Amino acid sequence: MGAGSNGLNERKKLILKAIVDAHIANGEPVGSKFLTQNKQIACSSATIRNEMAELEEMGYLEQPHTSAGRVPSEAGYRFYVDQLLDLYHLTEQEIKTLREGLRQKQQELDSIMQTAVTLASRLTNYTALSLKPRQPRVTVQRFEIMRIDDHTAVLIMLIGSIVKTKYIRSSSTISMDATVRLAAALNLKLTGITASEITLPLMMEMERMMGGYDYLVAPVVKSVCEVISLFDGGELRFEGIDRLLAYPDYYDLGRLRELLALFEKKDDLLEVLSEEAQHDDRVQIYIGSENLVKVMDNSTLIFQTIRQNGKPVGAIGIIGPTRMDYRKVIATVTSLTSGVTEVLNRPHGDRNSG
Amino acid sequence: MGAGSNGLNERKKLILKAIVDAHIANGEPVGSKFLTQNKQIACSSATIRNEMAELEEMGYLEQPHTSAGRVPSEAGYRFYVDQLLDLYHLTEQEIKTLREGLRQKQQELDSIMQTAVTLASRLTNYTALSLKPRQPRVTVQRFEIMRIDDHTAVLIMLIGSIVKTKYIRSSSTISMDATVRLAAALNLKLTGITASEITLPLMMEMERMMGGYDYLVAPVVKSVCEVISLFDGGELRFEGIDRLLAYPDYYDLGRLRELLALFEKKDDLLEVLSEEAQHDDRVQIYIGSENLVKVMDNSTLIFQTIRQNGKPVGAIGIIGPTRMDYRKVIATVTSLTSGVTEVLNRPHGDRNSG
DNA sequence: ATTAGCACTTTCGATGCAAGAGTGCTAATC
DNA sequence: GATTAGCACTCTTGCATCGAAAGTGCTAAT
Repeated sequence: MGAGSNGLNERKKLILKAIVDAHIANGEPVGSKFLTQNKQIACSSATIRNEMAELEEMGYLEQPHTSAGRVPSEAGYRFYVDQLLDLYHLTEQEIKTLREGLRQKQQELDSIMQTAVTLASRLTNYTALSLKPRQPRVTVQRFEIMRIDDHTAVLIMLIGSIVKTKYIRSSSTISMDATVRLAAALNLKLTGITASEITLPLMMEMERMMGGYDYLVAPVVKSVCEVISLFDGGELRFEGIDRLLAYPDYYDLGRLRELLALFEKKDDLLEVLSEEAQHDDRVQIYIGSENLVKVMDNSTLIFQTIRQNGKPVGAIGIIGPTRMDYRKVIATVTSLTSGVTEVLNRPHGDRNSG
Repeated sequence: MGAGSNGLNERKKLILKAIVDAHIANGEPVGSKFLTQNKQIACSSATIRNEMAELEEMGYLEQPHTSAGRVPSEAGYRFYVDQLLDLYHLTEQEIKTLREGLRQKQQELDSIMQTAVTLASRLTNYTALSLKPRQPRVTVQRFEIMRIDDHTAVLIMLIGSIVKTKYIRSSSTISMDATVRLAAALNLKLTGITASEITLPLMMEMERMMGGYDYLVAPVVKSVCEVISLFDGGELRFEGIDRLLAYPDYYDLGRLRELLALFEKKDDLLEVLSEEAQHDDRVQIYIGSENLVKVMDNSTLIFQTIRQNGKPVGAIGIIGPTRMDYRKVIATVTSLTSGVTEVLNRPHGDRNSG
C-alpha cells in the first residue's frame, strides 16, 4: 500500500489524526460517517471504513465492540504524538500568565518549581507534578552555628546552593565558645563528606578536638547525617489532584483510587522518573502501558527535565488520561520548562532569592 | 415518653445507638427486624418500629424512602457522638505504632506534625489533615548573615523557634564587611517588628547606616518582608486523600471532586479551622452541615488543637464521611494529639531537632 | 404497654423490546 | 483497480414491565 516509510499513506495519516483529534475532543469512539464531515478527507464513509479497518489491523485503532466507532490504541496515540501533532502555540494571554507567574517568585529552586507546577496545572487543567531527582553524592560545603539561648543553637549547613538548618538542644548550657569550636570542628572534618563516609573514628577524633564539649559531637553529627540522607532522597509533588476527577476517563473509581494511592507512595514513580529525567532534555511522553507502573495504563505522563548549569535539578510534568489534549500540554510543559530554566540560569542581577 | 432530660428513654437510646453502630458498619439503612437480633433490646420488631417512628419525629433518624430502614440524621450522629459513644481504646499494637512513629522523629514542629498526620491517616484509614494556624503577629528575633561567595550570601532569620533562610545575590561583590554591617543594621532596626511596621523612613535610616553598601538594603528588607508575610499565613496539609475513595459514601463523583478542590483551595477551611482551633482544647467534631463550608455536607471533620507552652501551634484531624467510625477516629486523634503535645513540651533532654 | 398480623409502598434485578449507530461485505460504478 | 452505494448484521442503550424482597404503619388482640 501507500507511501511513507511507516506504511501509512497520506489519507491514512489524515484519518488517524482526525480520529485522535475527535476522540480527544469528545471522548467517544468516532465512526466513519462522522469523519466525512472533515473537508480534508474527501471520500465516502465506505472508503473511510476500509481505511479504518486497515488501520485497526496495523494496531493503530481499536474497536470497543462490533458496532461502535474506532478509538485510538496506545500505538495510535504514540504515532499521533510522534508524527501527526502540529505544535500548538500558547496564546499571548497564556504566555503572559506563565511568565508573570514565574517572574514574581524569583526565589530558590523549590519555590520556582512549586510555582511552575501550579501554573502547569492551572493552564492545562490536568494534574501537574514536580520532581526533584535523587542526588547521588550530597555533601555539606560549609557549617555555621547560631546560638539562640543557653540551651538552644541552630546548626546551619550549606548543601549545594541550598541552606538547611537543624536545631541543637542540650540540657547543659551551650556556651558561645562551644558553638565556635563545634563549628570549626565540623568545617574541618565534615565538609565534602557524604553520609556514608562519616565513620566512628572520625567522630571520635572530633570529640577529642572538642575537649570538654565532647558530649555535643555525637548528637550533632547524627543530625548532620540525617540531613544529608534526607537531602539526597528525591521528592515528588503533585498539584491539582482534583482535576483528575474532571475527566470521565477516570470514572472507574477503582483505578482512580489506585492512581491516587500511587501519588502518595511516590517511590516507584520517583524511581522511574529520576532514571529517565537524567538522560533526555526533550519533553518525554509515556503513553499508557509504556509507563512501567501498571496502574497508569490509562494515563499519560508528559514531563521535561530542568537543568541548572547543565546539571539536572528537577523536572516538571503533567499526568492525565491517555486521551488528553497533547498539543496544549506539550506546549505548556515545554514553555514552562524553558521559562524556569531561564530564571534559574539568569546571570546574577541584583536580586534576592531564598 | 421516657425519662432523661433530653427526652430519650433508655430504650430509645439503645435503639439509636444500635442503629448508628449498624449503619456505620454496613452503610445501609437498618430496619426494625435487624435490631431484634441485638440482645440488649429485648422487644419485638413492632415495638422497635414504634420507637423508631418517634425517633424520626424527633429528628434523630431519617428514612431514605418509605420502605427502607432508618438512617441516622445529622442530629442523630451528633447525639451519638455526644452521649452514646463509649470510648474506644487503641490496641497495644496501635499505641506502639503511634508512639514509635512520633519518637523516631524528634524534630521540629513541622516534621512532628507531618509524622502525626501520616500516622493518623494510616491508623484510621481516613484522610488526615494538619493545620498551622495564622499567626497574628510574627516578628524576627534575630538576624544573621552567612557569606557564601563573592556574590552570594544567606540571610538567616530566627522567627519564634523556627529558622528561615533566604538568599541574597548581588552583581557587585558582597564583602565580609558588608555582611557584618548589614546584619548589625537588621538586628538593630528590624527585630521585633512586624511586616506592616517596616516603613520607608526606617529603610532609609538603615541605608544611611550602611554607607557604601546601601544598595543592599532595599532588596534584603524586601526579602524580610516576604518571609514574615509568608510565615504568618496559615497552612493546611492533607495526607491520604486517596482513602476518601475507599468509602462508598463518596461515590458521588461530583461531590468528591468539590471536596478535593476544597483541599486545594484550603483557604476557606483554613479560616474556619484557625478560628475554632484557637479556642477549644478538646477534640472538636463537626458533623455534616455543621461545617460551614457547603461542600462538606456529607463529611465529618474531627480535629484537636495542639499547644506548645500553652500557645496553639497547630491542629491535627481527620476528615471522612459522616458515616465514619467515630470511636476509633476520636481515640486516634486524641491519642495522637497528646503524644505530639508530650513530645513538643518535653523538658530539654540531650536531643537535636531541626 | 406490647405484640402479632397484614396490607401497602418502594426498591432492585431480570427480562424483553425497539431504536440507533456503526460496521463489513458485495456488487455496481468511475 | 480504486471508490462508493446499499444492505444485512451486531451490539449498545434506554425504556417499560414484572415479581420478589424488604420494611413500614396501622389495627386489633393480649
